[in-house]
Amino acid sequence: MGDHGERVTGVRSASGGQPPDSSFFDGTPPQVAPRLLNKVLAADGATARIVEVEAYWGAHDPASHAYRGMTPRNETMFGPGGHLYVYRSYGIHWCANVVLGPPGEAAAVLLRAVEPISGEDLMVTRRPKARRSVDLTNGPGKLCAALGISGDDDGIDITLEGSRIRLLDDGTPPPEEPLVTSRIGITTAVDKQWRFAVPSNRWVSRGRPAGG
DNA sequence: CTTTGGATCGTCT
DNA sequence: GACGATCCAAAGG
Repeated sequence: MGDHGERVTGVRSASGGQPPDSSFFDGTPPQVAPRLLNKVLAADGATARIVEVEAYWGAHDPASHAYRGMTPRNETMFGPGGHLYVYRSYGIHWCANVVLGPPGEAAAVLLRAVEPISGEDLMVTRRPKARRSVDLTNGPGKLCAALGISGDDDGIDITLEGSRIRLLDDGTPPPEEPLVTSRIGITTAVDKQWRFAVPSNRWVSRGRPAGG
């Protein structure tokens, strides 16, 4: 296979692709989450491929922010699919989720890691502490910083052409057999295997299979 | 490579 | 008043 895990993905079109159709955001979080792998996130001058996600399922999921019902913070999760739910983590970082439909059902997929495609110089500017390319975006707080995502972006529609943050499909299919593990950083519902990642991708935050 | 602890503040109880 | 869907630096193997 590839030498030392060099990147095997790339840009398939100059525009980065087109948004998924609206039915893409239907279905349960554990179903839709792995289908978000290898989709493209476009933010201002930068694009990146989604390589690690986690599913969160409102009332069914004690680890979800929406488990105890709607609050001012998690209101976006209860809205329609195809929007972005952004929250502050540990008082310092921002984390971003893709909201799933329908309205009234709190469902979302946390973006945990992305692989830079273009605009990496801009990401370096936004994350000056990153020493290696993987350190730019191999974590939920890191990728938001690298892509310039903040609380101002909470609630935006990521399927619209005019949005600052967009979700695009450039024709790269999700992995046939994604890496499946428990979710990271939570203390409840640790039994659920709702973390999904592209196998052998260097930008995945942790839990890559040995020997890659 | 791993482990440990500090930073820092909005949110909910 | 307590606790994070995290990140980073420092210290030890």
